[in-house]
Amino acid sequence: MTTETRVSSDTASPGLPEEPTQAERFGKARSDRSSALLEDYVELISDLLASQGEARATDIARRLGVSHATAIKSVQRLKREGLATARPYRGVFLTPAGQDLAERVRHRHRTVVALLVAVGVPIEAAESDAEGMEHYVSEPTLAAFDTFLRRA
Amino acid sequence: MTTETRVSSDTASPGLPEEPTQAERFGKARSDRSSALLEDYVELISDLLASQGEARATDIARRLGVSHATAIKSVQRLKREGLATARPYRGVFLTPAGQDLAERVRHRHRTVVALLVAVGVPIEAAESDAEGMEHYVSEPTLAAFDTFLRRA
DNA sequence: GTAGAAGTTTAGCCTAAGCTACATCTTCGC
DNA sequence: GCGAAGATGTAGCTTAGGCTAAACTTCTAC
Repeated sequence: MTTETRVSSDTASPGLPEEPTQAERFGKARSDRSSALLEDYVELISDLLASQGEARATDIARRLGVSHATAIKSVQRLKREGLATARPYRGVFLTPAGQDLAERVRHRHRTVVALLVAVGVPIEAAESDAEGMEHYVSEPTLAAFDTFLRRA
Repeated sequence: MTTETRVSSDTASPGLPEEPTQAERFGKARSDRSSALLEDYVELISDLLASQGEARATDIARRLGVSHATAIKSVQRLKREGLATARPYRGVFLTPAGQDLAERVRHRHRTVVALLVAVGVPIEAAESDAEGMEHYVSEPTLAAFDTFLRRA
């Protein structure tokens, strides 16, 4: 039994939001969840291309902490979605759409980390938590973060 | 081609974190991702029990925006993990462990929303984004949020 | 110029979380 | 107290994202 009792029945209240609204929020979270992996890959590939000049499956796998077979399978999904290209045995490259996404993701990642640090989160926790949180930050929220940071 | 070039090779740098560290972060994000669903269910069941006195599969499904079959299957997972009990045709209940988790999740959810609002995020975006973000907020980060809110 | 090491890809298996369709149980109206 | 409607549960399919094992390229050293 929880300590506090809610008596809301159907109008908006802190207890339970209206059903359709709540379902939409969960739906958004589910769809964000499915793009999260793509975003991680695209950002990492972009970083690897910039720093090493190439993005090889083995490197991607090692950075992500998964098997190389898993990395390759995910890259195939990136290709299906038009974010990356790969010639067999020749590494992975980003399409313009992929580069664009990488840029947006990178900016968002930095902003989230900066905001966490600005409100007092230790840097290591900020980096670690941002890795998961960033995928759920919408445009309005990101804009608010930017404004807050410029002000602080 | 991204506009900025990184020349970091292997030591820690803003460009690429060290491999093991980065793999750990992604690993944490992956494992958080898998508990996210459980947490959502537990919190929702707790809310339903408090506000309606019972949590029925159909209600859960409607709130979450999934089919009732999916909801039932997830409840079975909750049972496997020792978070809930359910007698056939009689609704779902939380075990002490489940209630405990629900309490923690609820508190974390409120804190995240409050923090977002405090830094200037519009309330609707805050509620919506928090639904996804909250699952990735670690203890140190949550503590920092609390401190920040008490100060502000 | 070839053999073996290193790296890449394919194949096949598993679990989670969606879905629809169908079967079963409860409840309520009469 | 029975029958139909509605709620609940089961079965079987799909996709995503993990894994290991095995097959295939490429590269390099000799």
